[in-house]
Amino acid sequence: MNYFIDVIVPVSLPKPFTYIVSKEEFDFLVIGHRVIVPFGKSKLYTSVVVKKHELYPSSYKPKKIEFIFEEKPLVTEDQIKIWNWISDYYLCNIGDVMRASLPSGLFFSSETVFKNKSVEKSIINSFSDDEFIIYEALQKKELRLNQINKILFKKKSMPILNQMISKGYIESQIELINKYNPRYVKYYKLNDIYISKKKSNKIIGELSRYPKQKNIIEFILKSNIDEKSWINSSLLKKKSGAGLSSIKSLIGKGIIKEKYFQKDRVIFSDIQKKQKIKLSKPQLKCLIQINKKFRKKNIVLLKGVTSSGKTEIYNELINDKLNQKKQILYLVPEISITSQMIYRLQNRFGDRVIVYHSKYSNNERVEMWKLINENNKKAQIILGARSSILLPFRELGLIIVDEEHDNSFKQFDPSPRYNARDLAVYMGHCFSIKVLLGSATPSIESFYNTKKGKYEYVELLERYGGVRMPKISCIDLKRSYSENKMTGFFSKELLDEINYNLKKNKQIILFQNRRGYSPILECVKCGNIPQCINCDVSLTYHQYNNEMKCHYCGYKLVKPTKCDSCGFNDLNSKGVGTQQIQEQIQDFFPKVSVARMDWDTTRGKKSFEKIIKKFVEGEIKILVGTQMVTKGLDFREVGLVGVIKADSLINFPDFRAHERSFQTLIQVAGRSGRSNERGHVIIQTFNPGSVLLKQIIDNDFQGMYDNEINERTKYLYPPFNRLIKITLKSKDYSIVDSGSVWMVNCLRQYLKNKILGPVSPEISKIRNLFLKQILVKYYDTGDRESTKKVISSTIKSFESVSFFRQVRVSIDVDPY
DNA sequence: AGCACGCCGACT
DNA sequence: GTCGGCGTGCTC
Repeated sequence: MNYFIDVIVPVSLPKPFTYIVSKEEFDFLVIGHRVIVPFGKSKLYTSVVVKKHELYPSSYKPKKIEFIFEEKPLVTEDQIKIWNWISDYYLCNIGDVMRASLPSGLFFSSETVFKNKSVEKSIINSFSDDEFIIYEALQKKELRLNQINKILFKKKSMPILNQMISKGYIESQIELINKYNPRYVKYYKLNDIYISKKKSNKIIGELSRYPKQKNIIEFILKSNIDEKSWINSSLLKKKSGAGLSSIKSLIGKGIIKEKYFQKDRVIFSDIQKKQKIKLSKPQLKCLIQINKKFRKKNIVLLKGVTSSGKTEIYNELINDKLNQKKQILYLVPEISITSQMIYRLQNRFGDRVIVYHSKYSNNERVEMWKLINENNKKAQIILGARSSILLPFRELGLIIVDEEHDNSFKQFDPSPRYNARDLAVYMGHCFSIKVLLGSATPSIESFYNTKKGKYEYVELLERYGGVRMPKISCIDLKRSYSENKMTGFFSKELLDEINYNLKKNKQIILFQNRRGYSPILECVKCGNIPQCINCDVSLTYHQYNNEMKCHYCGYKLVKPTKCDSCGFNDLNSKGVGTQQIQEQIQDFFPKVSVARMDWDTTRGKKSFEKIIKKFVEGEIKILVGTQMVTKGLDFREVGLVGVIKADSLINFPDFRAHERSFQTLIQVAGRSGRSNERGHVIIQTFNPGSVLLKQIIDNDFQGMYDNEINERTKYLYPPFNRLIKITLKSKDYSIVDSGSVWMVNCLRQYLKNKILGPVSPEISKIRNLFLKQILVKYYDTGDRESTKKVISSTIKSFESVSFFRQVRVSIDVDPY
């Protein structure tokens, strides 16, 4: 009888691979075990077991596995199911899904090293030059291939090395490199023989000449109630004021001993207040409703106006699940700007909360993975961004998706291009996990799903503490300009209101949408705008370092003094960036502290927190920012929100532009008037009469929804249809061009009018690669499987056409 | 994706 | 001849 396992390797390949195992291995292994396998000519890979069977493969001879990594599986069976679903639904390779899920610290990489063998003198004399150089170098130490390449000044040393191996002069060996380094911490303890009172007093006496060493021993004796306990080295140094040298000499004398213990890096909160906030009546009612609806369906959408206190309701739900010993996943769009939320959650649940996100170090993520995999009590509530949906939950009972409409739940660039919110919904259905989608401005899709009865629906219409919704007014920029009432980017009304709020000691947020309004340089004479040399975009101007920069590839240039095309020396900066707004407002109010928050200025992990903290504490009076000031921040003292120009947001050429504008503007408006007084929002626009703006002023979600549903029915957009975006990239324009035409023709044979394109996208070249896009629109019911099958097989045959070999194809299912 | 193999042009 | 470029095909 033969035994086999199917494993997935972390390589972008479409299917699992089969290996042969012994009976013992077969009996031991379960799905989810980590196994090291040989793969290809000279590589070892970390793989995950996905299937056990006894079917001998017919077309190849399976290899044996190298070894089994650990006793318990690292991945859950549910995860394997999810991985398979992702790879089917998002049309990507399962190896990519595996790579996205596991922190890279859990992969081993292998390297081939070469070692010398002993060879007789006479043979060494017969070596060729290269052989001799290699042999000599290997005498000193073993070497890797690229090191040998360097020594020989060659690009290919493999043929020579292979010859030498076959002749028995040297040997090669595959070495595994572990990427996860456990952290070890030093501890000290009194040697056992000195533990009795008599002996220890004697030692202190003997050490009287060494006051520092004496201090150490006294400290140990004082704190060591239990003789088994070890004392942390940094604690010892701090408390006894001793240096390493004194400790070392005590070890030398055999009085104390040292030992290393493995300690995780995961930082648990030491906040232990377990503070409980009493729910208001509307909140309580809402909570009861949610629980009632959860009995009917696993998915519930909670629409709660901004500042209605959704977080407190979440916390109650979390608490319930915690009492049932279940794990809870709390998904948020962008972890770096949610320090407030982390704090609140830890305030209530202390060390049972951990924060997971891809910017943590490898080692930290490995440790968190393990804690979650063993369903450790200390990591039962996981607060995280998109990728935390892929963690190895053992007892997941509740997923909260906060700001459900936010598009950062969708992964763009490296495949798998999954949406964490949709994945949460799938998991809810599949494993009977309760999923709460929360938002003040739900996505059209989710709201539609409540109407269709796919999700249950709960509303929270009152702001916490009965604070009124902010008053929103529009300023007609056209009129303001023609009546000469503009000062820079600011209308008289906005400036007056800023003044008024500053006098009342209220804070102000100024919002400017980034898209299409980054500052650029334009020649006054010929209108030439400097372009990126690698991409089809204008360079944006950064005043703080006087540079022109491309936002797509990072290409940069010192600001030119003359126009590139006509030589005229007057370049005018155009477009409104947050920076210009900040400068202008600072000019108007020189004594007021103004800060800016956008993706450019806030690179570091901590810089958000700093700005937010300063703003919360009132040190900053005016905050200028892009989208990120809209994202769920809770500021108490904001009296005014100003939107510098709403038009670029609303007129964006995309079917979701209206939905997104509504969401963004309502969210930013929601930052104002969160404490007792009613806030004010001023939106400057060239088109104040538009239906959408009226809906925003009235916070008329239903109206916006009805309009959008109408439009989307007419033009067959989601939620009535599904979209798949196929992008082709190549260095050679004519090849992508003909390739895209080929692919469209091929797709049309089966999918006819479902295929749109090919078109060159708005930005047609990025990093010297030309782009072409094809859009597939299909009805979800019944069409899904067959459409996706056609797309997969078309791309497969496209990739086998040698003329198109250099074209990269990427598929984005449900693009944003 | 990586990586080896193999065919072909450039150059000692 | 030999080196290295790049196109091709495979990985259990």
